[in-house]
This record gives sequence, C-alpha cells and structure tokens, in this order.
Amino acid sequence: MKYANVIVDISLEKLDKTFQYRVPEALRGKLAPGMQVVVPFGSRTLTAYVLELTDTEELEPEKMKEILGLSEKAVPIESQMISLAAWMKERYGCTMNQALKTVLPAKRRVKAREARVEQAPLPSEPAPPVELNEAQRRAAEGICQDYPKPALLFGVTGSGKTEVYMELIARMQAAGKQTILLIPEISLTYQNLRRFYQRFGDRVSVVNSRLSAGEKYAHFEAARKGRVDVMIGPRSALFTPFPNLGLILVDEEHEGAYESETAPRYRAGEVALERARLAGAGVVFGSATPSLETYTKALAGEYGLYRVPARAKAGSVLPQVTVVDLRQELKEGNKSIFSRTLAALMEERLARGEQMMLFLNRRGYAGFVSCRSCGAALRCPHCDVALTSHRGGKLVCHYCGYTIPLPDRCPSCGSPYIAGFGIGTQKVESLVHKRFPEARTLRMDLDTTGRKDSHARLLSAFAAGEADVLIGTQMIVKGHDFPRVTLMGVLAADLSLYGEDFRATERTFQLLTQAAGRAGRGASPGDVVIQTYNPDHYGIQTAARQDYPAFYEEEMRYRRLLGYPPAGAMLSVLVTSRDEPEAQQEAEAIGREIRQGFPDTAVIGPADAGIARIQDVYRKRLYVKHPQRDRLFQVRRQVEAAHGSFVQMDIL
DNA sequence: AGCACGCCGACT
DNA sequence: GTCGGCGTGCTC
Repeated sequence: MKYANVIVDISLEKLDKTFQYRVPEALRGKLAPGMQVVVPFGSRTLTAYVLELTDTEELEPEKMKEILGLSEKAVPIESQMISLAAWMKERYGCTMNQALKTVLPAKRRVKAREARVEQAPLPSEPAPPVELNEAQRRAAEGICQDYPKPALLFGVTGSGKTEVYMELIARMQAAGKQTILLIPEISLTYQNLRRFYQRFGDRVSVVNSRLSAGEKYAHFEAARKGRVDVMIGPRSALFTPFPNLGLILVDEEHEGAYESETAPRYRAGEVALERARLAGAGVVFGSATPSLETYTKALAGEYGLYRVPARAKAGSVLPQVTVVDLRQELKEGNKSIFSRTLAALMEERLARGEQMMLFLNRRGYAGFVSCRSCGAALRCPHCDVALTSHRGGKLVCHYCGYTIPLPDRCPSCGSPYIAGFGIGTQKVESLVHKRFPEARTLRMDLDTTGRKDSHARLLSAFAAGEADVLIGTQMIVKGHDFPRVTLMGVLAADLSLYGEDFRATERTFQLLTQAAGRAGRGASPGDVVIQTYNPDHYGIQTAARQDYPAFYEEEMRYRRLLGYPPAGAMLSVLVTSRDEPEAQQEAEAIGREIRQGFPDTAVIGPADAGIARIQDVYRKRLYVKHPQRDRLFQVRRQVEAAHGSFVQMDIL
C-alpha cells in the first residue's frame, strides 16, 4: 500500500477530514489503521492517526507529502477505536467513514442541559455488596481466573446474573479498570439500574438513545477522563472511550436489539469481542437463552461456561407450564381466543386479586381487513403488507405509516361486506372486557408507548397494581419483574414460528422461554399457558419445559443438515430497486455471477424477500452458503464491486 | 488548532 | 506612506 489516509491529531471537529500521504519505503507493510504517525502539515509537524492504507491516489502527486515516521507517543484510546472501525469496515462491509462515525461520535459543543439524565441519582444509603451464593461465586471466580477469556453466564433473568456482574465490576474497579455493561434499550429502566447506582454511586454513567449527541458526548468525555468506572447503555455504549477497559458485559446476549439496522450493520456481541481483544479485556455474555452461536462456542471451550441455576430469590418457584392445543379447542366448540384452561385460570386470578399478563405476538397477526365477497385484503399501496385496523376506524400500514379511514365498500369489487380478521392487542383488550367485565386492563404496544416515558409509566402503573391484566406485544415479556404476576398467557405461540428466515424457531423459543419466566417471580407459584396450533413442535415443547439444551440439540441438527449458521456460514444479499424488473434482473445477474465465479458455494434464490416491497422499493433476496466464512467475504467483495448500489449484504 | 493571506484604521 | 487589527480559509 503506497498511500495512507490519515486524520490529524487535533481535537476539533473542523479538522474532521482525511489527508493523504505517501508511505515511505521503510514503512511499507508496517502500518495499520489506528497507528500514530508523524506528518508534515503546513509549516508544522504533527502526529496523525492512520485510518486506512490504499493504493488509490486521491490527490495530485506534487501536492502529496510523505509520512515522516512512526510516532513515539503513548498509544491513546483513539488508536484502539480507529483499529476497531477498520475491523468493522472489513467485517460488515461498510465504508471507513460510516465505521468511524459509529465508533468516534462527533464532537459537539456540550449544551447547558447536559449538566442536568449526567447527574446520577445518588443512593440514599449505599447498599453493601450482596453475599454471593455458591453458583454466583463460582462464576465470578472462574471468569477472573481465566481472564480475559470470554465467558457465557447461563442463567434466567432473576437468577442472579446481576450480582455476578456487580462483583466483576467491583473487581475491575479494584484493579483500576473500567467496565461497559450493555443492556437492551428496553430494559434500561430505573428499576433495573437502581442497584448499580446503590452499589457504585456516581462512578456509574448511563446512556440511552434519547440523549442528544452533545449529552452523549459529555458522558463519553467523563469516561475518557476517568470520572466513571462503569458505563451502562444500549449497543452504542460499546464505544465508550474508557482509557483502561477491563471488561464488557453483554446482558441478554441473544437480543435482536444488539444488531444494528443501519450501516455499519454490526452485531454488538462480535464488536464487543474485537474491542476487548484490542484492549486486552474480557467479555461476559449473559443469557438464559443464548444465541446458538454463543452456546456453540461455549460448548467448544472457546468461552468459559458458567451456569447460574434459576431463582436465586428464596421462596420463588418455577412456574407450571401448560401447552394448550388450539385445534382441539376449536374441535370442541370453543371459538374464543381464550382456551378453557386459560379462561379458568384468569377467572381464578381475578377472584384472588392477583395479576396476569397476556402476550400476543403481533407480527403478521394484527387485525387486517378483507372483503367477504371477493376475499381481497386491504393492502398498503406502498408496501407488500396488509393494512392493520386500529380503533377509531383507521387502517394503518405498520411499515410506512400510511393511514386511511376504513372504507365502507371493498375497493376492488365494491361489495359492502368487508370485515376485520385476526386479532390485535386492542381487540384482545376489548375481548377481555367482554368476558371479564370486572378486570382492569392495561395495554402495551407500539401505539400506547409512542410518547416519551409512556413506556415506563405503563409499567409502573401495572407494578403499582392499578390493573389486573397487562396485554401486550413482545415488550411485555422482556425482563420486567412483577412479583404479583402469577399467570402468563401466550395467546398464540406459533405466530413467529414460520417466519421468513432460518432463525424464526430460535426467536420463538427465546420469546416463549422469556414469557414463561414472567410468571411466579414472587412468593406465590405461577402458571403459564401457551396456546398453540403446533403443540408438538420442538420449539414450543422445549420452551414449555424450559429445556435449553434439548432445544439446542434439535435446532442444531436442523442447522447442520442445511448448512445454516452456526453450522456453516451464510451471506444474505438483499437487492432493492424502485423498478421491479430492474431488481429482478440485478438479482438474477448476481446469482449467475456467484454461481459461475464461486462454484463451491450454494446459492439460493433470488426470490421475493419476506416483505417483497416496502415504501415502493422492491426487494429480492439471495442466500449464499459455504462452510467457510472467509470465502463469503470474497463473494461479498465481488458483488459489492459490481452491484454495490443495489445491494445490502450481511454475513451471518 | 495554527498559520497564512487580506483588506481597512492609527502611527513612527 | 507603513504597521497591524483579527476575519476567512487552508493544511495532504
């Protein structure tokens, strides 16, 4: 590589620009992104960071100067972060700029309000460290013994993973090292954070996605300057510039929220491993339902594996899980959404004044409207999905927000006989009212949590006992601890079972296992009712038994058979265009080129993506499989070069 | 950030 | 006539 693009070491956003220098003969092959070099700059000599090495000349040769040499300065955190960005560029196929923007947040003038989310609520009485139980102690000891080897902490929510985290943080603190704790955005509640504040006081900083760029920058600056030892936040907290990072904790490791949807489409768990590698730090993944990738590595000994048995809290018992066959219910004349088992248990709970939750996996099952004469469903004109009916007679597209009033005639045949089908959370709520008029309900879904803080308000209202029944989508099953909930009803478990991609069963299993874990967190035993049309499906069976190892074995058998990750590597190619023939032609051309140029790979497709059109953009998908991930990097490079503007590619 | 160049007021 | 204010703009 003859040229180096560098960024000059002046901490000012104005100079957020790259400059290209010639790499002198003596340094060829010795430079890597993140390294500090000395360069002539105007009339001065400055240190600069190497961002990338290249052979493409971006400037007239007579204007270009040569790198003077390697800098002798101590390696600052910026170096590490630039190396991390370079790694992300390779791994996720984004540009260096996109990676840098993610990794080094823009420097912003800090606004006055920042002084105010920074103020950690100080604990009234600092809580002393909790005495660890045997399993917790063994995990903490083992992780420290093998440090910095990554580890999987395998235990359900409420099993006491948090105590292990706190113990590890304290040990890092004692060694002068800092810790990043990643948690899914949805569980960033005061309830969950309180114990960290109590234990670590103002040495903890918390970030969330609602902070402005300036506010977030202020938190990161505090971390850089050593004013805090612990940063808690969603996936972007990964880029906290701690000078002496010791540990990254990834709580609920399997959560989808750890995957970025925009470029660079990174996976926080993978980035955590790389950041930790660069810093010489450890990583601990925590989950009761680890991703197959993580569990596979733990079984292979690549990660330490520590089990924390369920229910650390004395007196709490695992719930009783019942799987109800909805086909049988129908056969015996029950057409309602409540099976007889569930209805009886609800009745009983209401009589006893106990709380319950009803979980509806809304995706693809929301109330849509169709014509009884011609059968046509009312669809979004911009997306390939049916419109969803909302209260107040409105029809809404959940992908682009397109909204129309409910028409009184079918738009395709003119028949007045159009009606809603399927069930949304609103419908469930009204059915609960009809059947149990005395029940007080709260509903939690995208519609009711739109406004800021309404999410937290709903949860605290429910926790305070202001309602008997909490009805909601996925968000109600994630990590909230309501001791008075003794019944969890999963209204239709199989809804997510037959999704578009090969991880559908894994997600269903995780969701059901979590849902089952919601009941009986307090002293009284809980009941879980899983209603399904597929009572024998292994995903549902194993979730009902809370048997992760059995699920893992079964699911891996299927992945191995078909060469799906983690049994093999896979490249997903999404081809998009506003012009459908163009999308199709591009996708077919890509398929041909890969089959020809990489005959050792298996190419599936192209076919319409699960949702074939979103906001008038047509979507075609191909999958490329190969046992070796490295081979797919080559495929991606070639497709990127030839069809870059049409494709989005992820190596799974 | 530095350090140019550059176009109007006070001065040895 | 020069000396110098700091107002844009560039630095590979």
